Amino acid sequence: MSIQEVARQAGVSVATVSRVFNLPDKVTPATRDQVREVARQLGYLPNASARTLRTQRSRVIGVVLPTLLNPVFAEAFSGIARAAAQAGYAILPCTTDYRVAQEDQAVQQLLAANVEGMVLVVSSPETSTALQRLAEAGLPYVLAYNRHAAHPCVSVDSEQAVADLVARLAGLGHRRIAMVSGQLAASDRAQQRCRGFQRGMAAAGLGLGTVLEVPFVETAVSEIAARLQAPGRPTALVCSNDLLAIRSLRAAHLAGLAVPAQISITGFDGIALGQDLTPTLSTIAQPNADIGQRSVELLVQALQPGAEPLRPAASLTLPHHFREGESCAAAMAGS
Amino acid sequence: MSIQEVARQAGVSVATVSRVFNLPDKVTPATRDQVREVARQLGYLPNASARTLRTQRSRVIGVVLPTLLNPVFAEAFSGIARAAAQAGYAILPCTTDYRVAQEDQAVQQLLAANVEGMVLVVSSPETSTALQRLAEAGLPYVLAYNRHAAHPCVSVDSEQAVADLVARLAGLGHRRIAMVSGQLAASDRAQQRCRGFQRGMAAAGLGLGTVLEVPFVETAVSEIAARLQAPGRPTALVCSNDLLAIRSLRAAHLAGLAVPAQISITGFDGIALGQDLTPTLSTIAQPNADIGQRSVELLVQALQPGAEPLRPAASLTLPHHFREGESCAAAMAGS
DNA sequence: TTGTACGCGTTATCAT
DNA sequence: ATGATAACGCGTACAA
Repeated sequence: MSIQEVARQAGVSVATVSRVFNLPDKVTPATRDQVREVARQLGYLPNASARTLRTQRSRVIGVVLPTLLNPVFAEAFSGIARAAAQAGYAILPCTTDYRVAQEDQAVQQLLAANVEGMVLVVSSPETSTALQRLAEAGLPYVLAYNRHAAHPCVSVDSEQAVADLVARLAGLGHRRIAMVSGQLAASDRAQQRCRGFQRGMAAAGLGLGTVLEVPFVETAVSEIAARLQAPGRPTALVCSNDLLAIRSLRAAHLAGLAVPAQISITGFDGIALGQDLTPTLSTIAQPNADIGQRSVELLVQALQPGAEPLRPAASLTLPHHFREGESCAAAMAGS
Repeated sequence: MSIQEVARQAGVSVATVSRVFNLPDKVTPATRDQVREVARQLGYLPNASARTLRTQRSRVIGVVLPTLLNPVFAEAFSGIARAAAQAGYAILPCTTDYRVAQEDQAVQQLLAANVEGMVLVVSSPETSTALQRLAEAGLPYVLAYNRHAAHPCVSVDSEQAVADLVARLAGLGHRRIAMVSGQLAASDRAQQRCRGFQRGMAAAGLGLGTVLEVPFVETAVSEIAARLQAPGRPTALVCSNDLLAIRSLRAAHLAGLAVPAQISITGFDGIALGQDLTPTLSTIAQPNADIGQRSVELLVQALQPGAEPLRPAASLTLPHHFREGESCAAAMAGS
């Protein structure tokens, strides 16, 4: 069903049909209605490829995420989708499974698809070749969750958040606090949160904290449980994200420890599910949907004809907050 | 960066450049390598819109899902993405938030985007206007999770699964078994599972089962908890999906009931997270990634030039299984 | 083996 | 207000 066919059936030129859809004011109400009716009957839909080719504007935003299996990114995706629809853009998402090679490939694919800009969550902005490629192509982009002085980012101050959290735990009487982190090399967020942890530990006079790095999801629970059964076990576990915190809850159970009576556990991300668990998850809540939404808004702004290019200084640090849950309490006296 | 530019710089015609990428055998190795080199230097990527317009093949599959916030669909999406990439297709996802109007809109958008086919999870195939539209457009499609005699579907036998589950619970001594369901009108799966529940109850000689319909996520926990505190509370809760089961676990806790000692709770879907909870979730596990994958494979098959159109008879019923968890046990004697 | 030229469906320019 | 037509970037039939 093409514009040609509609024009023929309506007895007008293709130009008129095109105008009916794009500049309805420039056409007589009578013919306008008639063309619309014909189009409706024929089920005509303007061909997006042809339009993109002709206008050099796809009205599509590319989205690069590690995975949608982690609800934190699914939540951000919702925000992205909403904001994009709001601004009249479609979105084309790609997942990378935290693999740098896939980031590269995703960016390539999105470039070929003529996206006008991208919102990305990359492993590490510092070393990302995908970002280099993007910069070379001169395509506007915004990083979400990532934090880096050389790029426009929308994120929260993870480092500060974790440092404050450690202070809070210390205030609750905890002395042996350990961090549970995913693969540090795979994400700048993990690194920032780890730095925040060490900063908090030092500030609380607790020395160098121990970090348990659990690279593989499959073995995470048993590794954490093992650590909890070793001598000198921590009384509080600061987890780098909510999924790890949930696994830590499980590990504590397997180790025979009651939460929060014998051990406190905190997460990071604020996924909705945390509030339905028992115990409810104490966590540093990020405004995930907002992060997605604001990223798109920033991008769309830069996509306006005649807009300034996006500068790193446009970066946004959104507020986070500690979400009080049942998984965290004062340290037992004498423990 | 267009094919023109590459041709100019390489000193060949655009036809040759095109052939280098599409029919590399039909061009001399020497010129082929040289063109490739020039293309690489210039960062040339074939324009997908132009290619789609010219070939009338987009190599894109549209995907319509209720939401990605429910991990069951995020898991299916992974399978879809994997299978599509495998077959050389890109995917264009849309979420509908369980709203029929959005389904319609999504299908429209995907049609305009020239997708070659679609994989959809709709609210109810019976009443879906979006599916009608699709059929009219003559575009191949596969339904995932939905189950309907008039459409090609990839799903599990939810009704049988729940009926079997009720039999199992009855075998464990449970007599007062209730179902917790989301909005029945919003999903054919919920209806099937409900039918399975009633069938199982009747078969076990337990009469007509009571179904607690909790339409709103926000109030689900308190509604369930209220039911658990009313007289004649059930000793087992059969939940229509895992997220509801998780909320039921919470509700049981709030009602002061121990799981599974005082009440058994089962889910449906088999989201990965269920295995990390405490208690681990007893659930009917669907092969979510497989459902997505097989849906795409079915679709891709029908997309081959000269392939038969997709018939409802091509529908696939994949195996499910009861995943034994800690949230389910024998009924207390005398309860 | 390589090049020329047309057309895919649109939008936009320029006439009428 | 409306129509004729060029051009977007590409693939391919056909010519050389």
